[in-house]
Amino acid sequence: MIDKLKEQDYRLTPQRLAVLKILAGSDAHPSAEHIYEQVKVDFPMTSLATIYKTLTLLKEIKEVLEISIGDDHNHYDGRRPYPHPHLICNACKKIIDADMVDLSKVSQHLAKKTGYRITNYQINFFGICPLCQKKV
Amino acid sequence: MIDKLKEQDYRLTPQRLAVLKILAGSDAHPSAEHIYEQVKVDFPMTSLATIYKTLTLLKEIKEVLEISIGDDHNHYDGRRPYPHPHLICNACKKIIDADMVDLSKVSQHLAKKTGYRITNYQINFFGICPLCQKKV
DNA sequence: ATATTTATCGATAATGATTCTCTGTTTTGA
DNA sequence: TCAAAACAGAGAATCATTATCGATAAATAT
Ligand SMILES: [Mn+2]
Ligand SMILES: [Mn+2]
Ligand SMILES: [Zn+2]
Ligand SMILES: [Zn+2]
Repeated sequence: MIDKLKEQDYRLTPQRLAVLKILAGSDAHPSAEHIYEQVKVDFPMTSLATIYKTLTLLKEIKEVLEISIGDDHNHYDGRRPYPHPHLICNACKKIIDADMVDLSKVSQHLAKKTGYRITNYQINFFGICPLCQKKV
Repeated sequence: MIDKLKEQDYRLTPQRLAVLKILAGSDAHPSAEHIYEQVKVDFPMTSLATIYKTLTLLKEIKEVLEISIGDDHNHYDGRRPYPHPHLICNACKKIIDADMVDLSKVSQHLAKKTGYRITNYQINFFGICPLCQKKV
């Protein structure tokens, strides 16, 4: 991630490093607000706008994946910055990766059938996770 | 659609009928704003709030499907009010149904593997449609 | 038919995530 | 050493959606 920024002549500021650290250190798909709260622990004067600017930059260089689950705020995955399916619990709102399903074939089949040049996808399954099922 | 509303003791007002008519008569996945513009042709004093309230109602009784494509405004499908995949052109923004792929098996496989009780999904493929490819 | 209750409407304010703007600071490179 | 460019911070602006609330229309009871 750091290398990718250096390659493209972007500056490595403390604020950016802090955002990178949160993203790289979490597989919980944090929101911008959540990243902001975490970054403020070490850099209390950081602005929320800076978080958004950093996320926009990371999106552009394909180092972070933006996930919209219709929850009115987006989530970010810095661990797997390529399209992949997610599994969201409607009860506890946890978001996990659903790597066990491979949709590249589906995507290829769709492209062949329709003539579309498919460049991206966003796939979210919603339900109740095993833990929340127990909590009836 | 009308029957479903009657069954559940909702009133059939002219405004609601107008919204239903737009939804039933279009497979273009219109936005709330677009529905609003269309409804205003026949009922010029209709409020945008009424459109949203009607859409919320139709969502609740499962007569319309809400689609979020990360475009900052939602789209609605009254023709196929159950989860199904979509194909979105990044150039002309057209949204079409991608019925040729069946994801019920994927969903079942995922449920079995993870223990989730899957109740819904939202699947969007993004790309360039054949028409926009020609326009290069 | 008239009164009463209740759902729905229209207008507009509020909300809240994200983006924009502007100013001051830091980094870069000659 | 110094000008140019990149970046950060603060807060205003945007804009889709929701909430509020008094007015109106439909349903129901008298
Ligand atoms: Mn992920
Ligand atoms: Mn559809
Ligand atoms: Zn859960
Ligand atoms: Zn197109």
